[in-house]
Amino acid sequence: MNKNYLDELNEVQRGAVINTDGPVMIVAGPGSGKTRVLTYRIAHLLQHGVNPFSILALTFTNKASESMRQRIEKIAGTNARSLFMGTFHSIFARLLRVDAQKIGYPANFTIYDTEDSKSLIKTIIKEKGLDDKIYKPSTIQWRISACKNALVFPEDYAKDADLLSEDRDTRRPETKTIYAEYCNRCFKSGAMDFDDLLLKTYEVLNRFPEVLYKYQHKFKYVLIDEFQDTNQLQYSIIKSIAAVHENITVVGDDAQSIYAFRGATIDNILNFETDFPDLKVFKLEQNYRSTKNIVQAANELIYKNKNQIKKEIWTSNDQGELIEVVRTASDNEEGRWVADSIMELKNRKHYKNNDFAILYRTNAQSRSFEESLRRHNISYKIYGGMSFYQRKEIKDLLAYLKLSINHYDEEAMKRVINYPVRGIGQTSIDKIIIFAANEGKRPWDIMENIFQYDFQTRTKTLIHEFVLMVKSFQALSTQKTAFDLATHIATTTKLLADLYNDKTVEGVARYENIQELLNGIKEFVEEDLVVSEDEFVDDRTLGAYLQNISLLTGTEKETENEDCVKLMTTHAAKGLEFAVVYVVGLEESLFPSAQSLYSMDDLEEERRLFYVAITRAETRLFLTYATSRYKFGNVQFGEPSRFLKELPDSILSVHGEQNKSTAIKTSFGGTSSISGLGKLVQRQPISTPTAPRTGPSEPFVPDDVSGLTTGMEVKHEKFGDGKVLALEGNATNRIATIFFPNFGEKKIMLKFAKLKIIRST
DNA sequence: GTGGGATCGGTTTTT
DNA sequence: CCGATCCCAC
Repeated sequence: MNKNYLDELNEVQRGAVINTDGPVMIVAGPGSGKTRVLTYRIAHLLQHGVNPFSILALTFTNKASESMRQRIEKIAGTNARSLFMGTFHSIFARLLRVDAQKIGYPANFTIYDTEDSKSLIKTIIKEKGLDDKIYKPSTIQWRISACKNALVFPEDYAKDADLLSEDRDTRRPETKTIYAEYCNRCFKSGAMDFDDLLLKTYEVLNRFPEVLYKYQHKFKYVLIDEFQDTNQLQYSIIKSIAAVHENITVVGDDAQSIYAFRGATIDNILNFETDFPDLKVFKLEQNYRSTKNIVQAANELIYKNKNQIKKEIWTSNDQGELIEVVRTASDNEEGRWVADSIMELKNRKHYKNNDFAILYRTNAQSRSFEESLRRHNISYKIYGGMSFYQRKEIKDLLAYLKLSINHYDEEAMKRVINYPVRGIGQTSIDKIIIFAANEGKRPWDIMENIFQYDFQTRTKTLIHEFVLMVKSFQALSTQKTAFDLATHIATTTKLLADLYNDKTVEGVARYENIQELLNGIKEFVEEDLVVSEDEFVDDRTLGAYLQNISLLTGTEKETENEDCVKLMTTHAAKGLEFAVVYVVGLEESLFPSAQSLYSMDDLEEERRLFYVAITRAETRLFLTYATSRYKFGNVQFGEPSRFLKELPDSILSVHGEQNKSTAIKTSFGGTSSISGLGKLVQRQPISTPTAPRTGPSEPFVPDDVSGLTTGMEVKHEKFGDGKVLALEGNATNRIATIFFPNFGEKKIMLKFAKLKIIRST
């Protein structure tokens, strides 16, 4: 181990590394060496004889945990491989493999990804004869997920007056039934969704004191990265695990909290101080990453947020170049401009492709950059979007594998029972599921005893053959390695042949993907086992493989040495740094997003997101926007993002059609600012259930506001009384500008508005 | 039960 | 503009 590792740290960092015992909070600004501190801290523990099996280190992304493991391995050697380090989801899945039987799940439980769980929700909605236009699966899914993360169980939901009245207002009174049935069906399928991995861990720890005791004593040191992004559920779990030794370290930055939309709450940081009063706090405020100009821009921006822990980020780096703001006429031109700029910087300076990142708000924005980069022959890589494991052909083969070791997995069954085509159609599948529901059984139970049920003779035979086939796979799973079994399944089901016969470009690609998946399984099987001293045996079975890869959502293989420009969402960029960063699509309703513009918060999360984006840059930062953009084939006009106006003029340099003052400061607050929109996106109102709320509440029943006109006085559910200043938009999407004495001017989308008309003068 | 053509609706962000 | 879904002819 490198003896001098402590010398590389500044004083605060060193304190954060060597104070190993007791509760510690490390508040780490962007570029302050957070990862370094965390890895050195773990290495330091290892060097002082702490058993790697007793260290639990939780991160949010696979990428973060993988890079941290590598860095620790460099300092502390192969001990690093025995650490319990990974994402919340992967670590808890591993624990549940040992303990899930206690709450009635098989050790080989299936993990449902977002697609699986949405499909199940869809089936339930259909079964109940509900209209999936009103009960949109994605909305329901979102709501269920929010409930789970706030520890609101189906029983609680059915009793919660606020949630029920909200459902009544949104015309979705059956949400509670769907939620309950969804949980029931997952349980019967032996399946957990992403949220369940946390929730079931919580349940096991709560219901079985001996299990809690086991982990409390096993994990003598607990470390959490990106603590600002933990939700209530995650915090409850780690709090109880750390309760005995209280050697808990949390690292985070409230200014970089960008996951409130999935339940992350700043309360965790505040509660942490009360839950662990002996807390030592270290504030890492020196930025080693960016130029003075970039740091100043970030500071001035985040200063606009009211809610934050006070800290002063500074740097001793060079002043650096000005931050460039670029106005382009269209999304295509924006793409072209960025590609040209990359070419120029590569030619004139020493930059390589790897030095560049293009960051956007939504995945859909990548198109114009892909096109322009391809035209310039610049190699690039897009992060996010569809991962390898979400491809249809991959999911199909995986479904066979899942079904072989867990026959009850309903989603896997539906996926492959008629693929490749074997003559069991939708009607038969529906019948199986309905029989199962009527008798309180699982679809597989019906299929196993298919001759007792009313199906066509031919169908019975077909289903019977399918059942026999799946059972034969299971029998083989005890004799063959995961790889051999997978290969066997791919061939005997004719799935491989089916793809091989497809000679289209896509068909060939699909065939290759299957080969690649098989290779992956082979690698997994042949990988060395981490020797363990307790029950957490590292196994190479098919079950272990499936659970592992279900959590691999990102872009598969990390091709570190490949020299390419990186394209990703700002969310995905958190924790990363690049020499040159282009933050693109900086238009109102894109960044900040349209969603956030019409919601009640003060765009603080969007601002933090922008903060994250600009603080990724080391030397050069470009901020671009387009005044028009294609959307659904229509042209949509945009205005520069309000965030551009929040940056200090003195460090900006402005390109584009107009001079700086007009480029950024045009057309705000004008009356017809949104009139250029083509079709506005229709969206259901989303309200996240928070933890059970207190106090009596009367349901707020909004009026029909179709006749709203300028000058009327209204009452809004959240903002109170106000006066309508202006109306815009069309018949289907009307937006009112309303002045609320307590909140100022707000733009409210009438179709979602909870408004009452008080006086119509 | 299957496949092709018409029609409709939709873009945050992630494990 | 693109995918998912619906509807109808085999």
